[in-house]
Amino acid sequence: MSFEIERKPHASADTLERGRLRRIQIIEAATQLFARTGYRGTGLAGIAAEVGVTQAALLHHFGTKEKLLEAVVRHRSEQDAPLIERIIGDGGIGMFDRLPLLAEHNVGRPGLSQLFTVLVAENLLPEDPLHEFFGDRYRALRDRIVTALRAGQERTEIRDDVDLVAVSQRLIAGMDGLQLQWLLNPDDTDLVEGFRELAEAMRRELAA
Amino acid sequence: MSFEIERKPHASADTLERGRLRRIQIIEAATQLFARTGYRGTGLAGIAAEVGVTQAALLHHFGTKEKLLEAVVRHRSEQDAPLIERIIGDGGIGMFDRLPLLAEHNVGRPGLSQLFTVLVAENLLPEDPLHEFFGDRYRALRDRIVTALRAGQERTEIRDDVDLVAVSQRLIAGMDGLQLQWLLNPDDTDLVEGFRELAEAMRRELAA
DNA sequence: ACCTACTTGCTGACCGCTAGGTAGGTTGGT
DNA sequence: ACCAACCTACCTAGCGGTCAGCAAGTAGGT
Repeated sequence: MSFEIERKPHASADTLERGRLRRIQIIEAATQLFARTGYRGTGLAGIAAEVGVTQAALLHHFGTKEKLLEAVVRHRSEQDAPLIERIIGDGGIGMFDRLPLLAEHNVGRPGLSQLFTVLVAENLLPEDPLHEFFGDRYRALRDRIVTALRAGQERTEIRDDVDLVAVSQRLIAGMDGLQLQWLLNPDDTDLVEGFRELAEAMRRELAA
Repeated sequence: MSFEIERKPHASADTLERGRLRRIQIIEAATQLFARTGYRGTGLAGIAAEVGVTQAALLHHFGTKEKLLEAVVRHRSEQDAPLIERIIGDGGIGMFDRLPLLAEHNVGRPGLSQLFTVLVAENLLPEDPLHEFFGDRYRALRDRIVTALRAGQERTEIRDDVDLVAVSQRLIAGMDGLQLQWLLNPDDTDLVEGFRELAEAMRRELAA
């Protein structure tokens, strides 16, 4: 049992604000570099140079490299969440029309989709630091889509003889896989068009 | 202009055979470790320890770490090729029935699919050592599937108003994506069942 | 039969470099 | 006195890679 003691900061508001901004700068630089060269392939020195501070400054703010990675991933998740909600909307068949928005979002900033693709692949094993995080993330996204599709079933937009869990997994799989091919071979693959066709195929499959 | 001189080996057949076996041992150990911890995350020392030789022995056989990686990847490609051909068979609609074979193959030896998933993700950028290799690999696989599906069109098993390239990309994407989710979350995902449903959905979509 | 030249597999010692992380000090503000 | 944001200097571990040399076997010349 411990009482929270009201702790007044012994540093100026300006100093505190400066630290907050610096932390964001670092997170953004790290995001770029992790996306480009992966977590294991990126050194703290490189990130520090990008920001214009010393390597020790990063450790001062985040403690360890792994904590920094956590911050990066959390920051990105928070930024992406609104877009995902916007696409899903009120669920049902209509969300398939808005799927290409996600592709456009990724095409515009290629580094961002790379970040998660690379990080997921670097955390496939249970002992990897972000394994649980990504496992949860995928489960949550799948459940969110299941819920959205179920709403569509209740509005009789979607046939009710389909396994929504399996369908959601297949939808996510299709998007991930297309993104992979696009990253590997940008000139050969039109991501937005790919998403559109994927959405159309699933729409036909699910329409009541 | 140079004449090829018949060069007799100055080492015994036994010695030569021993080297060949050792090289395979190393490739197999490297395959396991690259799959588990990625290329960047795996040290030569670890591989050497697994085999029971010195780190220098690996360099003796393969020259550099990157050459070893090349050997690993080529070895796996050669081993997987027959299965892929068996699944595709004479093309057409029938190949969808045999798609779960690939899933069963991967479920049986989890490390193998991890290897390529991890390596692909580590080589997404043009400057990465295996970027071109994987780019070519995906293109070749896609073209192979296109050809197989076209055969199905000619036998009027498959409707002829579909974009076969896009369909092939979507098929590969679906399989890759499902594999990713399965690796991240093996208990939550039935890979074989996922492949079966993916195949069924595409079969329905394509059937004439 | 013996020597020399050469090849292959491999070790042990070592090198330069980079990595993440630590310790102690400085500055400027509450 | 205390605090946050730094920096300089440094530590240690690990990395890929080099090099000289040895053991064991083969080929050809004498």
